[in-house]
Amino acid sequence: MTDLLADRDGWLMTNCSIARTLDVVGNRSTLLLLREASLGTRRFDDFAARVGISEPVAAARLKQLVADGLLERRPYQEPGKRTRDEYVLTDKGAQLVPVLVALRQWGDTWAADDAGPSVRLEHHDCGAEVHAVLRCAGGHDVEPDELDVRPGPGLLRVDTE
Amino acid sequence: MTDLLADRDGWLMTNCSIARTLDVVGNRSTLLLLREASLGTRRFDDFAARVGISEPVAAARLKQLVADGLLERRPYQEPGKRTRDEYVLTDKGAQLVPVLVALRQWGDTWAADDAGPSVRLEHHDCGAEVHAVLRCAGGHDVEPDELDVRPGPGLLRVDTE
DNA sequence: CGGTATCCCCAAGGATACTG
DNA sequence: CAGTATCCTTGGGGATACCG
Repeated sequence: MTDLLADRDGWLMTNCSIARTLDVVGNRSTLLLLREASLGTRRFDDFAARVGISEPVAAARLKQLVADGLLERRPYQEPGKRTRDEYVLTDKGAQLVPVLVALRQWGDTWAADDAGPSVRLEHHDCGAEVHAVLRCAGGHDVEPDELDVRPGPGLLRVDTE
Repeated sequence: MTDLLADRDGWLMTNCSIARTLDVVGNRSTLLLLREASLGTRRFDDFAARVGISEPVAAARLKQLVADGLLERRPYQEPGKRTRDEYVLTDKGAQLVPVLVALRQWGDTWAADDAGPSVRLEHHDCGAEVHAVLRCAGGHDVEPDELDVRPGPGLLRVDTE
């Protein structure tokens, strides 16, 4: 990656979209709960058990995820059973799936279990394996070292002297 | 997303590549240090200042990143100046760039600053903007709701009763 | 089943001071 | 400049018990 911003005395990253995303999903259990939601988990107890966290923690994180609009809580009823609530991904939450896929594939590559990956992601239409990739608007695949970093409109100038 | 694993009593995600990735980069300052490294920051003080963390924290995280093989520490010398050390991304570290890009674009969409994004990522070859996208091996673009989740070889079966 | 209340522990991280 | 040492605060998270 060409480091066009490397020499940037006086530039601060106070406005950073990565940091603001991490303000929302920057903790382990939150991300693992989203993983579960993306795999189809809907019920409170399943979230806690599958992520491996206690109920109080699950309750707090799920509540926050609903407050942040990543999950929606809604009543549902299986035929013949009593109503219960379920947690489902909103659009806003679903748009974090590329983050989850990218984390998963790094782990598959660099921190894999001997037994191999526990899940395989397939394209519903054709069954082929799905990956997170970088691509430019011109349609080219982009490797990490082919990225140029340019200052954007929201880059803050701070005079330090 | 079709939830083929939703009804999975007895299945546990003890082998999860996302969780193992988060074991390495699952904390805020670690990810923000990698952001800085990917933007070209190399010196200790710059890492601490630009991420906005104290020196002791920066020292501990950078040391761990080197130990985990995401950053490499090596001496360098500007002409006429004394030697100093720098921290640079390894291949293993650079392969986390898609995670950073995906986090950034979610933040740009859902948690944007009024001033707009602070950086813009361009393809070095053509200057077009770069995004993280999902794509299948068949070459199709994949939306989050077009994903099928299949059990992989490493999925653990746990008999719970 | 789907949570809340309470208590306790520990790791992340800030502030400050100091060293090579 | 590039860290280490020390101290302290905060919040994430486990355990247990209880509630509608």
